Amino acid sequence: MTEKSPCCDVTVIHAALVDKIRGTMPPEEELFNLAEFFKVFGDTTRIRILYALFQSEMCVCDIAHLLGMTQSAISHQLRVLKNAKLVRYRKEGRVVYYSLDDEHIKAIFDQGYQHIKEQQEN
Amino acid sequence: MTEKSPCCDVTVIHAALVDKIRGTMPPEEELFNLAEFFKVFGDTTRIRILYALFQSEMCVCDIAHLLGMTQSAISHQLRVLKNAKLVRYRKEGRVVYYSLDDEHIKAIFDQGYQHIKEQQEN
DNA sequence: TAAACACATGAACAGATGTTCATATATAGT
DNA sequence: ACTATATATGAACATCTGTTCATGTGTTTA
Repeated sequence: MTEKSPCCDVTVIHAALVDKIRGTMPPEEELFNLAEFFKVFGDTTRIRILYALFQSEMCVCDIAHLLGMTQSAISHQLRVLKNAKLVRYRKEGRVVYYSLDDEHIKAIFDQGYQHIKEQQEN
Repeated sequence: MTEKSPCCDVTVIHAALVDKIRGTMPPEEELFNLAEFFKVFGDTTRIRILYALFQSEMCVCDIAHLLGMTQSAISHQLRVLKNAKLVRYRKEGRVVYYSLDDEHIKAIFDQGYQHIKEQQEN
């Protein structure tokens, strides 16, 4: 332990440990995609949209009304959710109904929500 | 159904539904905190740090070496993780060891990771 | 006590992100 | 055809975010 070797202008203290952990790291791309995935949940507007869609499918203008935001803002965010394959849509005339497209979402959402709740108690 | 009333320059199509869902929405602050929580996971560097810490506690310079980044960048991100109460630290002389501070994290991480993996298959 | 080291931190900067505004598209009703 | 409506979208803008750089703090060692 406490071997030292310079690299990238940074000293390594536990070279063996670093090498071992390096071997367990998933491919860069997977961790990048994972971060991108969580990023979608990292916005209040999108979280509120998702929560609403847990209750029921909704059209764009109803979501906008519910959240007190412009139709444009909601539409832009729905596109982000759509690109992330978290929601799907269904057209009925000129009205577009959005709903959830994935079962994992609620589980992840709930787990985060539970975490927040417990944090509050402390 | 299909009642209409203007509000915030936005038409409501299903007023009753909107009112019903409005009643189920958690307090603004909770959803805000939830988004803030997920935001922490929404960065590649922090995701990689968390993954590394799943394997073992690590000191700052070893993490920097592992990820090929500067000590400063890592230190800044560790502060974000620390503020979010996702990691804790332990000082040993001038070396600071970081480790995970919460059990939920791995569950949330894994659920997201599983999601990504399944997405890849399609 | 001086120098080396591990880490933290503030300022600055570039790039990303979310909303607004104007406008386009597509469908429905008259 | 013309108008109204529901949604989508591009550009612009302000704000947020992550890294770098320089430097500060605290600890160890010579």
